[in-house]
Amino acid sequence: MSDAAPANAAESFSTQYDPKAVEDRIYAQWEKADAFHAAPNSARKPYAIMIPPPNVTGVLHIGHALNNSLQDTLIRYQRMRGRETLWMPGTDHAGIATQNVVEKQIAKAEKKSRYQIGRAELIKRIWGWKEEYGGTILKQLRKLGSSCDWARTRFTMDDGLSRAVRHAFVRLHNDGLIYRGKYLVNWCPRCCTTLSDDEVEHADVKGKLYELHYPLSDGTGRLTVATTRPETMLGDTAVAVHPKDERYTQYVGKFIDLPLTGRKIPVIADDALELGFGTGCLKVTPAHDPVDYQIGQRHKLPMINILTERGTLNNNVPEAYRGLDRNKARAKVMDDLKALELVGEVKDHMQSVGHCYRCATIVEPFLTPQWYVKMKPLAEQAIAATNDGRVKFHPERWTKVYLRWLEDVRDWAISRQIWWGHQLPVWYDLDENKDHITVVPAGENDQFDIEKDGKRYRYIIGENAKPIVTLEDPETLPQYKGKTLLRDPDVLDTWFSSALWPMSTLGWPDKTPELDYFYPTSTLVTDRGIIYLWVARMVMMGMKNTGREPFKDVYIHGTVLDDQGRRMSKSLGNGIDPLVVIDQYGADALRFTLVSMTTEGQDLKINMKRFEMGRNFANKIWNAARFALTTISPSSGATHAEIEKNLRDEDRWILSRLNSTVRDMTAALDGFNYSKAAGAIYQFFWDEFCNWYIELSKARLQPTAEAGERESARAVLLYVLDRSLRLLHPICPFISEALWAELGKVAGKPGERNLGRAETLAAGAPENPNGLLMRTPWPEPEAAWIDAEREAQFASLFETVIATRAVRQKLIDYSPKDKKKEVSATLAEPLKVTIRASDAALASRLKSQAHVLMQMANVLSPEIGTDAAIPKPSSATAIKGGTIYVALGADLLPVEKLRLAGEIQQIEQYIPKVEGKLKNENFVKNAPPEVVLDERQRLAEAQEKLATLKAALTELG
RNA sequence: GGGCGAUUAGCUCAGUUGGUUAGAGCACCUGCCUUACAAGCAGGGGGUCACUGGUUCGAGUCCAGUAUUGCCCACCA
Repeated sequence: MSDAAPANAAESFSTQYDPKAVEDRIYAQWEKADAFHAAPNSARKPYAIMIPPPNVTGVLHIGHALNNSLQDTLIRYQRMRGRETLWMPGTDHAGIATQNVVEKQIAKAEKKSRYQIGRAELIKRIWGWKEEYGGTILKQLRKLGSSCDWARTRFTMDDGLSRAVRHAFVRLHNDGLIYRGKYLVNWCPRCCTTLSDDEVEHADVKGKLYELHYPLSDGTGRLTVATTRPETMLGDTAVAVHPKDERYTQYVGKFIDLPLTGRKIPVIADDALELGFGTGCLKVTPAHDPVDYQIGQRHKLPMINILTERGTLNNNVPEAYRGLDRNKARAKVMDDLKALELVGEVKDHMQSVGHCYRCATIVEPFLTPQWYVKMKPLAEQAIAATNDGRVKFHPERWTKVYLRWLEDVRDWAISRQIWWGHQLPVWYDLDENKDHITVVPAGENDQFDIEKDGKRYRYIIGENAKPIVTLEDPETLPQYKGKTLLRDPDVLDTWFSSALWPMSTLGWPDKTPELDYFYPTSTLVTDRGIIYLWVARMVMMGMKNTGREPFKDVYIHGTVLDDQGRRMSKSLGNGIDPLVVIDQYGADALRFTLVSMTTEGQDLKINMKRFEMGRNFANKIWNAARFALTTISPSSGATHAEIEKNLRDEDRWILSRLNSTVRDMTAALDGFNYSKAAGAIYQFFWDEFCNWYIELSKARLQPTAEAGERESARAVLLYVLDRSLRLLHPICPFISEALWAELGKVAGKPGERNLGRAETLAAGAPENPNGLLMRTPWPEPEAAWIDAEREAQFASLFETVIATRAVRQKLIDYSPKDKKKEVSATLAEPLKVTIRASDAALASRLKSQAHVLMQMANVLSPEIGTDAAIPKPSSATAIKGGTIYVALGADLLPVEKLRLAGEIQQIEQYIPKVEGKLKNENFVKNAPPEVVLDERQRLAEAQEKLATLKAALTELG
């Protein structure tokens, strides 16, 4: 038959699908056709997804693979549905992370710190690094098949996006929503910068609770405080007790001689203490603890900062401790206090400790002036956006999580003391604010570096310095209107620019056609981990800056975990590299497996083996297509009418199932039910199309078969393959596109595979000038083909086939071990079968479908009737509405008896269950009549089966 | 301390508004290299749906509580 197949198609196929031979070639084809590009188009509705920009330092991990597979599935689906579909790609400059990477590199290669390199040089080096390595993850996304509009690739530090950042900052400032203030912030002593509350990760750490004795100044005794951080006692400015704690009221107003420091501090009363905790006395260190800070504010206590920005002790402590690292200082303080016999009990203690989300260093509460965004007014708009239904979360439960955060959101610390990022558009007037801005030569114990006139300086901006916030071109400064200005050295939190991503990538603050057309965008697909850091802030900024929500739907997917349910991490070494998966199994296998495991935001536990599912499915598709395209003979040119006239029952059945699947899959994708969508096409294609329809079609495709029969089978095969490839494409783009091309070679244009029906285009569906599947319309379910009754009839016909096949296998199973092969061999021939149906309608239907039974169960032309003669001896199997008798050789009778006994036992166990239900008067009285009727029928059927099988057993003697 | 999930076959998970003898993939058992595919085909075995109560004629599904587990939030030193 292969000679009949077109040579070019046959040559393209090997018996196993080889993704490597397909993927890069197909991707290049798409790019060459410029098929990912989207532009404002008034003839179509827009659909846009902004990629969650990966860090520019990133390499593709399995979480990205999931996130982007889900996005690409939506994007490709909507593109096929005729939307003008934009998937905006890009990367995030990732301030701290990126600076860390390059700093480390420089430290290793040149043994220099960033301070030795200098700000301008460091930034130059980071740009250099970005140009060289920054595109890695975007290249890797291409391996996944991502159909991003690469021509629009954005980076958060591009000129346009930087302008958007400055614009947003100035605007918020002018609206009174940005302010500067000195508060206790989270400080990472390794990164040497502030972190926002949301960038601090809390973890329980085993620590100790130390009791310290503080002598009273009047010599009347001592108070014992409890602390987890004894080194901070050097910055204590009070001891607090609870006002209701009668043990201590007498001491309030007295003074303590603070050991090791020579300072006197007061005993105060404050109800921030928890009654009954520790000793009841709290050492108060306002500059290094949030609770103490509040107490300090209330009691106007001095705030003594004892740390430098590197986490060492500064000059505010006695000389012996200066310069010590905070951990060494703790040990020394304890040693010294012990020597003075001022240490009490030391107990193990679990406490929650904040860590830097970038480097995991323990974060210090640190008193320093920073810039803040006032969040309340912004949060109100973001809350309204979900309450109005303008932004919807999927699964819906995340709405509550999002709202709760917004409802008691705290102001957002946005300044960072690093160099890589968007420097604040803030200048200070040196001439007018000399009192507040100090410039000193570098090397002093101060805070920030600047380069000026070829020299390096460090400078402090005082708390009350008057800032000038302006959009003016930084190049014109520091000479500004004849004055000397200093620019604030801080940069913005990376998330500040990320918050603008949906707008800034479309050209905001300019009114571009893109912004007008694609904004608000359609769907955001992301991880639950950044709902606060990113999603909420995008909504706030979107509402504030444009008055519109940045996206309408937010799909929150699960986290990929290893097969023991742990997060994948470098330190555990349990990560799965998506590129290795692609190399071993193919991108489609990776995507299909991930998509089919995505259900309602549940986490995905995976190991390497899971991807075999996707790989095997891809191979199945490949081979089914290979069968359809290389086995069938060329069309004889039959008309659509002739084809339709020759359609058999099973043709109409598979067409019904196909269209039901189109309907189900469309609904699933519209509702973000990824696993259902994948499951629908998997089940349809593999089970119904391959295992039933293709098998059934084989006889009709023989050269000896009647021409009309052959022609209609051919048409159905090609039609189902055509529609299946379309359904498959959003999830498995490579193999579907590759096979689409093969299908085109054999079967011509898509319009010719339509079984007499006009192509039903989605409204405004794209033209398909280059013949690519990715630009081909998504199929509409054709209701006329869907026939629920036929589907049910075939389900029952297939049960009959399965029951008949089972007779063979059961006889083998019940045979002794050493006889199995022999029995198997005797049963390999077509069996002689009689079916006795209990009603004439069933009998006539089965007669008309006898060829299905013959072909699929390997039986001779069966006797079918309500009183068909039963062959003797024979095996009896009860089915719904009848009995199948299979003629047997006498040698198999003992085995058949065993088999029958097994069947009988099964039914005998079932009958009492149904009987019990029906004996229950309340059930009969209260249940809906159709439910009761169902139960009665079930009982009757089971009883009939039982009678038939018992009679058969008796017959055998 | 609070909030939100999860708990169904050996493993990973489905299970729509309560109603057939609870499903799929992997693993396992049996037979088959049947020319699309052994990465396959065919037939099987395997589950007290975490536990305890409750509502109901009827509960994997609804309610209450318990246990185990995961994630998020939170200023008990």
